[in-house]
Amino acid sequence: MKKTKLGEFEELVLLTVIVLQEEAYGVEIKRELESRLKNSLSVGSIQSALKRMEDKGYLTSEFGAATPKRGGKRKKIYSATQEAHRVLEEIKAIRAGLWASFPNSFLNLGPI
Amino acid sequence: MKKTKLGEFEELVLLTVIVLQEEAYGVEIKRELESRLKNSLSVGSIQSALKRMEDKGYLTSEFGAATPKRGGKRKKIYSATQEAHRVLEEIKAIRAGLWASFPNSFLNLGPI
DNA sequence: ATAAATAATTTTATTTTGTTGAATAAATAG
DNA sequence: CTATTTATTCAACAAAATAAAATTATTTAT
Repeated sequence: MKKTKLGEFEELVLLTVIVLQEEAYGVEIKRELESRLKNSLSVGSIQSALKRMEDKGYLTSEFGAATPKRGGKRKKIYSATQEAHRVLEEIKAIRAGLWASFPNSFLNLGPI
Repeated sequence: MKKTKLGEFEELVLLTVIVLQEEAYGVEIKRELESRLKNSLSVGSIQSALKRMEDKGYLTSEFGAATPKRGGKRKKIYSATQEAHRVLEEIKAIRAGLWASFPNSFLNLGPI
């Protein structure tokens, strides 16, 4: 479990894992994030982010039910660790602080 | 002006440039961001982020006053372009959407 | 039982970002 | 003119992001 900080893309993948709960597996994460970003992502980019975050201790994984209803390889379901939640809050607070310090000339309405 | 997306660190540097306004130059950006992140950064990391964002059209720069009060090389003052503001708002909205979609089990108070 | 279709993950290679540390430059003070 | 201060630039390397292709596993149809 080596430790480095979270990258930009990793952060988005991590947030998506939390949002998707029991449905948080590679292909579905890709779909969800593509729809939010409104542009397409490669499978590999998601998978490598997931793998790295598992190495860093931000995610754990287990294989889904052995006999799903419709064809295909079994899903690898991810979930975020406590540490992941902690670093997400941390970076959120730092960004919020920066936005809150914007000069008045840039009006700054609503949540980040 | 080649175009790629903003990295995580680049985004923080960009936000800091906006916050610092007329004082947005390498060394000062470093100080400000170090204080917000509560850890130290190298000069080069800031400079390379600035240079890359200038190439991407998110920043413009000009040299500061030719005769500063106290010794040293002239400052290179950066400012964010309209496009920079646009992408910042965009990624902010995407993250806000993700946080807003968190399952109820994770209470989610205050702005991001 | 085999082949085709489907659903996923894994692998490999390349480009872009991030990080570090040392070198260089310009201005002022003495 | 030399030392000091304040800054930027450069070069080399590590990590993350992206893309495309390969592989694996399961279901459905014949």
